[in-house]
Amino acid sequence: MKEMPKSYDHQGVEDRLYEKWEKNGYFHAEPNPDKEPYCIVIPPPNITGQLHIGHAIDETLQDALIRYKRMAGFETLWLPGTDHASIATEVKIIEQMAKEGLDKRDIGREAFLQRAWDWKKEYGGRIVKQLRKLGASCDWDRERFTMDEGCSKAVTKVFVDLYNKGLIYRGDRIINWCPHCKTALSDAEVEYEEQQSHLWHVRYDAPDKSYSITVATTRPETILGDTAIAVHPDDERYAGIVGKTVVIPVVGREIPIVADEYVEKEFGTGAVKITPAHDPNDFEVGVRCNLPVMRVFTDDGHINELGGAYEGLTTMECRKKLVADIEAAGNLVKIEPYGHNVGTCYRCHSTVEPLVSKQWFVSMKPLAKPAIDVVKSGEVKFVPERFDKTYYNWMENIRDWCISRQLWWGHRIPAYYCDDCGETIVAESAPACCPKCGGHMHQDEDVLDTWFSSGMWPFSTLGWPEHTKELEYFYPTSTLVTGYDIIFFWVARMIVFGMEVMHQKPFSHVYIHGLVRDELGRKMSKSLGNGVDPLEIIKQYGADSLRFSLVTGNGAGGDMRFGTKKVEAARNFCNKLYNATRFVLMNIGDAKVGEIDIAKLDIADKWLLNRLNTIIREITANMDGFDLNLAAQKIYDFVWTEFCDWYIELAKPRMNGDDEEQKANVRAILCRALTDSLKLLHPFMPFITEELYLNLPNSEETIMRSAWPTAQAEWDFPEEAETMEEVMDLIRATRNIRAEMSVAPSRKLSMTLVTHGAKAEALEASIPYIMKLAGAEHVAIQQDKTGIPENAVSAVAQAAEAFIPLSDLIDVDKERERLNKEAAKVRADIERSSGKLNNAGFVAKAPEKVIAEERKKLAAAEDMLGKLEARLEQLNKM
RNA sequence: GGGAGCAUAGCUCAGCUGGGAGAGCACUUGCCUUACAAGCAAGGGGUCACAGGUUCGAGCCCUGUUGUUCCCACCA
Repeated sequence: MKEMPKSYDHQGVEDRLYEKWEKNGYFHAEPNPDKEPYCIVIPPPNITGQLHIGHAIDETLQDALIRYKRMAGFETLWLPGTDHASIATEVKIIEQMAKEGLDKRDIGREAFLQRAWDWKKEYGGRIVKQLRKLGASCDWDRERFTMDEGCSKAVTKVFVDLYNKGLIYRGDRIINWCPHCKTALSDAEVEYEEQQSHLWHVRYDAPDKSYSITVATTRPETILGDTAIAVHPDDERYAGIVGKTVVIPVVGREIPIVADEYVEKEFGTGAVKITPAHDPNDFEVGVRCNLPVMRVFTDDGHINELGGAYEGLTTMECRKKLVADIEAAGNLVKIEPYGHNVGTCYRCHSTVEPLVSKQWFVSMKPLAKPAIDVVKSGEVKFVPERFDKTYYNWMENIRDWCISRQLWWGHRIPAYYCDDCGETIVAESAPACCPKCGGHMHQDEDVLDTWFSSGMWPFSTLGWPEHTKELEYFYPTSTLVTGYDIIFFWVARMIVFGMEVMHQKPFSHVYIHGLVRDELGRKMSKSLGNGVDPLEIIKQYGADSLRFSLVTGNGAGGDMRFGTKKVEAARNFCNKLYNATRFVLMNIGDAKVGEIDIAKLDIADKWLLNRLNTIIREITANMDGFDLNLAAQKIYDFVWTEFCDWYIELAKPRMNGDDEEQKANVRAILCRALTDSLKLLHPFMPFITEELYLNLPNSEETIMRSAWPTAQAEWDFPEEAETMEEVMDLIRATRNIRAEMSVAPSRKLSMTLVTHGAKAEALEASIPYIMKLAGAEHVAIQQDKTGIPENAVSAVAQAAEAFIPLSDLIDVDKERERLNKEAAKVRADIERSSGKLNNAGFVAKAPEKVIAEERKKLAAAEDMLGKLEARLEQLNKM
């Protein structure tokens, strides 16, 4: 056997294994009638993206599920790909061009798109390469891109179909406009931020000054677009002047006073200025009261030609000047400080301007119904469940979705307009000429919202609209893994499109995780500079350590704090695992490892196998129930505490002895327990488990396609396991004496164990373990205390009372104190137990099993107390 | 305004359908014990936010309170 260094080094392991896995096609999935399918489609990262810690957690969870299911016998497809990220990418390209002094309009649409594709070719694969560093076992043969031919075809077809069904329409509606990105946004793309501002109270006078009305506004610049003043119909203060007109200060335009229920009588003056072109609520009032819509802002946030003297100013400049002018005119009543929420663009965080514009919309109400029902019926389940409330809340109050974007990078809207007669044709391919008048047709200039195409991801990537065998086999997909922050953007739209297009849910489970925060609980952001680069972590600690630290210590749906301490702990665990393997390999040497011989198991072996059975059952249940953190914690504890700290130590006496049969069996057990542990751990730590597994005897070609461990009925030894736990307690108690009495570790003890009945027999078999682990050179077992020197210290445990004569004088007071403390604990136990058992209600109503358990505890505690008291009495005589 | 989460050891967090409070880090003490000092062994440390309720029994279920975080809505 070759020499293994004393600690694990991930360098030189991870890349080598990944390359081999990929080359051997282990990630590849094919429709296979003999197996059940399991499929996850990746949330496609933006081509502009770099792998960040948020991706790392998302991909780690997916890979863990995928690797588990693959080992559990499913035909497992993890379908990778990237998103064209319309706005994000276009902004990047524009920035790049700006450095060369170019504007996209200078070079034109074709050249711009060429640049974008070039950019995609150069950088679009970056994040995909980074995923490999993490160990992601995606089927790279099936990698997709939201703008590849197939996905684009799906997008066009869905658009045309929805249009033909009347579910997509074009119209003048109020939308959110980002003046920086110069495009419309959907409601979901607006983020609200609390901002300190002011409330300007402005008086509008009657043409003849016989009456006036004062309104309050947070956006005085919109005064230029006012087309009415509204009051509540029941407001008697204004009853006399409804239907009359007032003059807009400074501007001079005359507008009517209208009545509408939307106005709150109690707020401000009870009168609102109405600017239908620039406020969603005002727009509604405008529709109800039949008011003109007067748009006064340009697409880039300036005042247009309808703004008269203010034309050309930015909205902010206009605000300043107009307020000053109103004040000069004597119409400014007062200015109050006012905090309110301002909508900002989710990409650039500029303040969005609500404005009326001709855009394309998806009519959401009819589409939402089946999407709600499929969750209500439980066909689609959120994990954790509570996120269904978030989902319902959004879906039930959904408004039409603005899908057109004034951008070039994306799926161009398949609508064509006749230059001559204005006819609109929506079709999958461009018509040669206008079917009505034969005139020339031009295509809509706009592209679609990125999320329109990603909403189709679960079926477009499987080949739809073609009837592929992949679609047939893998759709609906199994699990979708994503952060709660994109439930609206993406998850909701996928369910909508799945139901509408496929008439079937897109996936069965939505496994939601939270955000990764820094050690102080802050969001990671560029401006704070507190971001963690997962690639740096991988380089330093290894991908396994990073992955493990991301799945532990945090349940589904919650945010997690991430610090290097956690990664270090995971790295230490890797080292533990490595050294356990090293121990096993050293002890196998050149020997052949065979099957475990059940007939030759001793008590320690039975304990370990029984425990292994238990964790296999529990971990499998945890994986199936999406409790990955619990599964990871359990295998960690088993490997470290039970396998390493106990079993390896328990195995040593026999490995160093000369009973060859026992040796062979212990080798088989060590090997099997370690192999199963590596398998249970593989979903979380793919690299080290593969590396170690391949070094073990009897391993197959790769751990990632080996069978998930199953519990073996012949390994269930509950009684022996319990006895072994008692022996372990005795060992702990003895070690405690050594520590308390400051007995040098090198000093070997001579012990006499006093016990009676069946326990004596079990202890007999455990003598070698007690000798080894408690540091004794001689252990005797007897029924009573005959011949035990008075000054021996004692360790009282369930299994036995251990007497240890120490030749030095013992400190009687110290010993008494120790035993008294022990006795106090036991007395408290007895009190609690007997209290319960004396409670008639408990005995009458608690389940049999619980009562029996309690009786057993009481008896044991009483036995312990008896021993302790006898010993204390003896001490008192000294 | 509506909704959701969280409050458990000094710190970060686990704790499944109610049946004697756990981990990692930190801390104390002793150990380089032939797999591992990235380690081993032995410890200390918690009114499970507060108040009620249900129950034989509550960290867990119900009601309320306080504190805190987040999401949605957008009364100008």
